[in-house]
Amino acid sequence: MHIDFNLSKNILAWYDNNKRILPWRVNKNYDQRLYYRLLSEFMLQQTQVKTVLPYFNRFLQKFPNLKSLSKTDEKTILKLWEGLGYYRRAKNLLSTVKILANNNFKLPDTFKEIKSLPGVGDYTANALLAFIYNKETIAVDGNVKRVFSRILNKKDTEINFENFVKNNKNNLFFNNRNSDFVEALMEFGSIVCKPQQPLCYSCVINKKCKYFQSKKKRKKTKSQTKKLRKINILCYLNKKKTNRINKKK
DNA sequence: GTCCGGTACT
DNA sequence: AGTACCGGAC
Repeated sequence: MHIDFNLSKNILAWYDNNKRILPWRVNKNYDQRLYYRLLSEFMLQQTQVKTVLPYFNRFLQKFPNLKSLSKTDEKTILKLWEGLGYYRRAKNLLSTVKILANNNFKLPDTFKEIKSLPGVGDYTANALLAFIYNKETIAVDGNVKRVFSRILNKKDTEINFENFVKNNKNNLFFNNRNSDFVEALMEFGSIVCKPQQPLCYSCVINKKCKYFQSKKKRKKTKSQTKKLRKINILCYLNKKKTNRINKKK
């Protein structure tokens, strides 16, 4: 499954003009970047941005950095997590931060090591590799799956996302902004390529999107629609008849 | 009431 | 491959 256009370039151009200002989108050189990214990624697992925002800010007030968070206990962190749900995330976050504390608050730089941290699966490991080390990898969450499957006009169950990334390296990792690109893809998926009523007409890649192109083709004049309906009814009746005959056998 | 979503576990 | 975990959206 191949794409024949520079997805990265297009999505980044959109992102630069349309991204939301979010508190964890801090400068790459900011010394708290790891903490902000880690905290937000744990909170954003199964939870929307607007729900996460107040919790994220409350955490920062109580624990301004990784070190202070690493020194708290489960009871305190669970209290602060109250209402966010999936409480195992809070426990895992604390365990992970305590592990990082033993590593001088450095994140390991391999997928395998990062994924071995409690509460970190495929998605978060790839997200952190991109966000912290600008690595050429894609964090595939629900948004990204939807974007790719619309571009290819295939069900996401029919796509091997690992292979898709491998086969399209040139159109995904063409510059040195992979951290931004990983973020941009998800942002694009949640704002433009939404599950319901995607904004296809203002989408910057609609010319290259097989879903949009086939949707356009399917637009029919009234008479075409009428004809089609007739045909469909005939097919249906025919099928019914055939079924009846088959049952009799 | 039903669907949705990363991770961990089965 | 299937399911529990949880709260929000619809």
